[in-house]
Amino acid sequence: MLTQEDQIFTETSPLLAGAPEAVRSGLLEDAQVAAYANHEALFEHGGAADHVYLVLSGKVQLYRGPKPGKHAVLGVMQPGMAFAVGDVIAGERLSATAEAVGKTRVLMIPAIPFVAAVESDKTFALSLLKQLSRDLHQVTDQIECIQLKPTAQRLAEFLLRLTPKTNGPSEIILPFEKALIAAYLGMEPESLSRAFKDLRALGVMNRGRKTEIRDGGKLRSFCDAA
Amino acid sequence: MLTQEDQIFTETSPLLAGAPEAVRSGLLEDAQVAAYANHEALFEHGGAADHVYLVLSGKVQLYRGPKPGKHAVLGVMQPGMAFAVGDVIAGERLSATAEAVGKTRVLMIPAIPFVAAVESDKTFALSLLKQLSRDLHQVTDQIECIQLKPTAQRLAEFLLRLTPKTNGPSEIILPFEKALIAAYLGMEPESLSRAFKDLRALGVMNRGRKTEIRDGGKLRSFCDAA
DNA sequence: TCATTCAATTGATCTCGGTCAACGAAATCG
DNA sequence: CGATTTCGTTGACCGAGATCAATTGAATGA
Repeated sequence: MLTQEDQIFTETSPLLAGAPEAVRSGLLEDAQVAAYANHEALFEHGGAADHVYLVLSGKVQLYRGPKPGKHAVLGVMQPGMAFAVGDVIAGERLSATAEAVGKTRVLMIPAIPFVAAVESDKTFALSLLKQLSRDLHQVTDQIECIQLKPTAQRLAEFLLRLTPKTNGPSEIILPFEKALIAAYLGMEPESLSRAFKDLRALGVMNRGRKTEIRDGGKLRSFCDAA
Repeated sequence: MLTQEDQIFTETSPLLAGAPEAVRSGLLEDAQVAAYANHEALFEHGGAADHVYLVLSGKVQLYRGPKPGKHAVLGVMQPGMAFAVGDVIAGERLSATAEAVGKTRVLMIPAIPFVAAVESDKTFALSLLKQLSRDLHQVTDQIECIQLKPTAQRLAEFLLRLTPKTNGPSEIILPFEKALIAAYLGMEPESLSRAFKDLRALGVMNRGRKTEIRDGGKLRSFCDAA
């Protein structure tokens, strides 16, 4: 059941915004809503890619590797974001495992009509092409970050991405719990704690989920240097 | 100047194979060939994405980060493979730096006609969509590998990808020099040497570029375990 | 409200892989 | 063909971050 609010996401999400009205409404008819509890799995890496997903509320983490601790988080999908798109289009097996972060509702669009829509509508195909390119670019950034930056710098970059104000002071609230942030940044929770401690010297004050950046410029230069 | 041999790549490469003959020949008219010496840069991360590239001969490494040592290799492109495609389509800045590995010749297709071709030909667009999805899946694999597997396992997976025979003994020749393999696997050359040494216990014999796998099955289970 | 559980921090220790330095082995070039 | 440079290996050492363990702090629920 789509609420009024859900409708908004179906229209403004990068996934469907590029599709003409007719295509979009057709896909919505085929789609269904699924709800998950915290930590519940939506699908497993290696399974068949038979649906495209769109987050309506809550969050979904995509990861690789065995869950208990030893896993690499590829991304955290928030309302309006889509996933499993590439795998469906390429007709491949699912390239990651998906797990709900908190109470989560998603829209599931079956692969068959989705692929048919992409193949029949050029505008839609082009919009997805751009979307996938951006995803690729993003993952690429993540590789650089994880592979060559120390933990404190990784955290600093993450924080800077959360604030619009590139310079001067700002106040941000962390988008999810620290354990997940740690996994997303490719480190253990303990290391994240220590990274926060290191950044205190650069004017980053953290209490719970609230974090205050005293000087964005200083943080920025810390990232670029070293 | 396209040689007879080059022609073959333009027809069978994943980049252009999906395009109808008319589109392909049109793009080839706009394209030009460029030659590079070993270690020469084709472009830098952050620059404008004004060409799509197709390797004709030699190899090209794509990487992020400052070159001298401290860099993360995202991929090594071999003849027939294309790169910078996603960036051109999304109209983004280049997401990596490209550098010739050995004497290398590439076909450069200007962005404007390329994008025009993609936008006008649905078949072409769909073929690229699949191609990008596969790239994305691949990068995803790389993140898992580098982030959670120890060096010996990373090497083992790399070797197994080089042989068609999944089980039993096989003989392979490394596709490029060890320093590059090390960078691609996210480790230092010294660590690669030690990884080879570790794998000797599992029946992997290496001398120069020739490598012999005594028991593919054993190697496989070594990767999956641990 | 207090009890229980889970999240986060802190400290102590360990380890894998990076770094530095020296050496051996190929490839390249005159 | 030997001389020079580059590539690869080996050894000794170091350090960032993981791991283990204990504690504090915050959320949840009867």
